[in-house]
Amino acid sequence: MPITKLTNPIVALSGGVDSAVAALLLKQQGHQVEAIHMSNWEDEDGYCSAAEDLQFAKQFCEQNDIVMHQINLEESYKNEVFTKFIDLLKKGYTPNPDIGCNTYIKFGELKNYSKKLGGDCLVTGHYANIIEQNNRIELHLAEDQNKDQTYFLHDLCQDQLQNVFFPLNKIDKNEVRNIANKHVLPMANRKDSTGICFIGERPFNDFLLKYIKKKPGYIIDIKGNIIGEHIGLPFYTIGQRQGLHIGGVKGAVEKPWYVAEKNHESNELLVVQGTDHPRLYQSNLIAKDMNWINGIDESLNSAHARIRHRQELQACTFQIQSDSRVLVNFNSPQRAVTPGQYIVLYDGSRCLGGGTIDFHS
RNA sequence: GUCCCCAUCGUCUAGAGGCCUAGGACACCGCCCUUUCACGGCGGCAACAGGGGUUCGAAUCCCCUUGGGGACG
Repeated sequence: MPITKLTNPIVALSGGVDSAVAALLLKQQGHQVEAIHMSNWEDEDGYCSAAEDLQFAKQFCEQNDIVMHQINLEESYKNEVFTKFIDLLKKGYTPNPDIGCNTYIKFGELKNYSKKLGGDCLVTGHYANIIEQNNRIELHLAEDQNKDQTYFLHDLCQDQLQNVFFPLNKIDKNEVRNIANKHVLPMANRKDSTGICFIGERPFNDFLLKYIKKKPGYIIDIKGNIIGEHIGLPFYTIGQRQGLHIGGVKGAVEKPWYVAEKNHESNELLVVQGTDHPRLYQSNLIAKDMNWINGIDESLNSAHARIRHRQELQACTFQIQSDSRVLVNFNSPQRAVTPGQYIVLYDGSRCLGGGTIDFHS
């Protein structure tokens, strides 16, 4: 018996092209499709596109004769994702809220709600591939590896992956756009959304300033010279170049400066010069809160990994330290290994899971 | 408070009379890339402290004013 049924699929419709085309494809295959649109964030500053998203979703459903449900998950998003995000920032980490958004919101609350609506399968416009194998569900890279989004889905468990379908698993982005245009979908040529999911692309520090207080300190170089001032450690991340306001420094070479370390004791930001500076590279890391999608496989100790979305996969070996912790050694040093970011492991095209980068030695 | 030195884009500087409508780097800004934060790619903005001379011609020479460093005070 297949783990995923498709009798009454419900499509999570964002208002963008991807989920719309996903819905369209299912419908073309003769499925009875319903849609659900959720709201997670609302503000009037011009960066958040929630209102516009809703309109596009509505138009699409009218155009294609699809029943659209709505749900407001602002509360959940705030409590389960956003507050945690801010708290981690305050502690000096560089969290990724879009992972939690999938785990708690899309494949948590939203999926539960779709079940209540009578849906037997949640469909989304993610670029990823689900394969049912030996009564378990595997998460694989999308056919269009350029758009692959498994990085954001690595934290899902078996329950969450059950009764889920990604119609774009084997289609590349260009094809999606073509289909959308061919069917004159209202969102056919909408720009892909970027920035934090639901919140949008915006001047990041200005945004954080609404939630995190400034705490100015010195920016120092590797010799301890003060070469600038920062507004607070949470506003910076490892490997960052922009926003440091360090111009030409007397006696220094003509290279840009990058954040190498945050020192919370002294409230200082350590910066180094040149994007390839050795202090920016680490060959190992420890990840915590590991999620192994298919459980721990004792026979596996090498894999490929990425420590940021869209990073080219990197060869590595790993040692499991406990159920939730793993030590990863990269075959070649990685730039800007950043606590709070996620490392996601792959065995071939199969996503093994991942965890939060805790620290490196 | 005598004498000497320095004074170019936001910053660090190139420039030693015509090649300078002042070059570079970094910063900053914009675009692209991107469902995190970042990285990256491509562009853009931007200066000869002020005033007099000398020269066919001055950022480059001279003088003064103004703003910064040096074993007589």
